[in-house]
Amino acid sequence: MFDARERLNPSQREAVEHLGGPLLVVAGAGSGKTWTLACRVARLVDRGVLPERILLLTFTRRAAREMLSRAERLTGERSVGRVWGGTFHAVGNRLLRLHGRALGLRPDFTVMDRTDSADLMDLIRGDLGLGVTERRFPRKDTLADIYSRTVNAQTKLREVLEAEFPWCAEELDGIRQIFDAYTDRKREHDCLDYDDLLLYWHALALTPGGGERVASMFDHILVDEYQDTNALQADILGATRANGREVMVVGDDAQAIYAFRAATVRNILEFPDRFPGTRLVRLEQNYRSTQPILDVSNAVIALSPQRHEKTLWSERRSDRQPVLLTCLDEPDQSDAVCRAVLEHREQGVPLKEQAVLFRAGHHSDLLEVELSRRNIPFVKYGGLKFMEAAHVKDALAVLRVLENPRDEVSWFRVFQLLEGVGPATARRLVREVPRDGEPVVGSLVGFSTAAGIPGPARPGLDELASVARDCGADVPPPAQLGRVRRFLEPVLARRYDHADARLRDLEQLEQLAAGYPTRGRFLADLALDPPTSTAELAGPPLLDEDYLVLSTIHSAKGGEWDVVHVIHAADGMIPSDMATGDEERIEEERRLLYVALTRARDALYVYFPLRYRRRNHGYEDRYHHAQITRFLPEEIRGLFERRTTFSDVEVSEAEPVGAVAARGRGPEELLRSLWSDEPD
DNA sequence: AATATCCGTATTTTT
DNA sequence: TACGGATATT
Repeated sequence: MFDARERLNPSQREAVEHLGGPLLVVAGAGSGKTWTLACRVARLVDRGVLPERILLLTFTRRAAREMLSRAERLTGERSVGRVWGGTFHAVGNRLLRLHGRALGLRPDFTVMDRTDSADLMDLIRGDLGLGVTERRFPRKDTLADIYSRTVNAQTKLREVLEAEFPWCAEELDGIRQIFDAYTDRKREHDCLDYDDLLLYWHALALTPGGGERVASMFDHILVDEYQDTNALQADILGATRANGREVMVVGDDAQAIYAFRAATVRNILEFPDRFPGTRLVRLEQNYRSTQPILDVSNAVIALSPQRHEKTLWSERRSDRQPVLLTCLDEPDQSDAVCRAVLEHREQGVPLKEQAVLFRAGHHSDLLEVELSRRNIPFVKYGGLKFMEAAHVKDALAVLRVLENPRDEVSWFRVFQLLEGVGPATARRLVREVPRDGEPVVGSLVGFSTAAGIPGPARPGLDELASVARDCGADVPPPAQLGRVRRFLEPVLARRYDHADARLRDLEQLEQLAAGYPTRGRFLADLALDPPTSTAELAGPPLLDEDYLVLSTIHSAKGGEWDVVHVIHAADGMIPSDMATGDEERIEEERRLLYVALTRARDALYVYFPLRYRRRNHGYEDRYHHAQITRFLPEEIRGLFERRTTFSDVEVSEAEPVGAVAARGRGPEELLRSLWSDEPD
């Protein structure tokens, strides 16, 4: 530990040593924030603070693990693992299972994910008969969005509708009804959605007895990525640490990228108001990137009309400028990325120390194909749709009704797995299934002979009863999943074209379940900390090998690599054309690019494809000419070394749109097809 | 009321 | 391309 302290600069040391009043650390990208936090935890433990009395709130569970393992290495104490670490949601989950009774909550409550919330909203909308009229009514996903924003921003529904969902404003009454029923039904059935975990925690903190009990559990609270917390999370912090003693938050307003989730930088800006006597520490020296990379990053964020009073500087000189690489099109971009990656690997940078970053999960689709073709192993972070896949949800729904027979959304799903049961029958059965008689096995046996069960559904229902019988509380989670998989096999075969691929997903789910002591833990964990990378899904064998990292920019937060490739630096991609419109959202996209650029240590490549093939318009090849991202205007582009992939062909960015577009299946492609192994 | 079939469409980011 | 929604058929 002593040794470690020598490696801290004065500001970092101040943040590590500070005791007493509230502490706000504004930490620029790459300024050793994680390191400082880990040192502080280690230092506290060194001072004799009991690890289990430290609460470390991070943005992902991965971040918490990373920080705690660093702290552990510093102190050499295994006890550091006893620190309460995790996301607000995960910590809320743990606290509520311990102390939720004070709020009338059963400890075995179910955690609903986003799609579960949406499904319950849909179920209720059907019950209330809303949305069957001529007027269009918000879809289930929109309802879930509206709800979440209202709760997280702690704003009136009416205002949320007017500001964010004006096209739904007319349906205020109906939406209100649904939200009322939604709240009641969750409560009745012991289901909590993501927002509830925060809401109930907040309520607990404000409960006369419960509040003190929770507050007295912790001597120190540390919050990472504070710029990405929302109003409710700030309230929780305020309620848990009313006196402001021993609270530390760390963040960077220039890296706020979760406003879409109702996060607000006001939390960080107003922290000193909320906690009087706040000590402010700024970390501005960047230890990660070379100065040329920082020059570009600083220039990008400097164009933000919002004030980010920070200019990162580094002692890492370098002659290597960031590269802005103009490509012909997407295949050309993929090709260029592969070549650059391999080139750096030749020079000794392992694949693992290189990352390809992009705005949206599907932006790497083409690249993934190309990487596979060239046998370059990769792991992708973010943008995974695994948990949303219908068959995965189906399997989990079966486990969930076994765990919590009051979970009506899951019953609704499960019943529809049966032959001859559609939404209408399922809706009726959900009401009829005797939920209070536990265990579930009892409810299901004999249920198949009850009146009103469609004939074709009876065998399936009996099979389900047998699944319930085989999945007692003492059966390990993977074995339970195996049993469920066997039940689902014929169902999937009947319902889907590529049932085998879906079955493999269920096998992966089984892998994930390994190591969990109980079904309940597995289910809650899966909802709170779903797999975020293809590596997690593929299991351990990959981990020893070298692999390239592909990641959404959101998932890359907190990461750093020797070489970073930012692809699709075109308007419509960054900023996403889903996010254009209001200025706030555009600014968030700008910060997103800033986050991407500042991940790089030694080398940075930004790729811009000149044209995009327009998807799905018959067989006609249609291209449109892209604009380089508005966040890299000419004066910033000057800070890059500019290259093109087609130096032998006269194409410039200034070329009229029509000329490039007309090239369509042009000479380059004809040539390429001659040496490509791809069939035409 | 369920299922088969077809058509259009919209398509971020994540706890 | 996959999914949701609408329409036709069983």
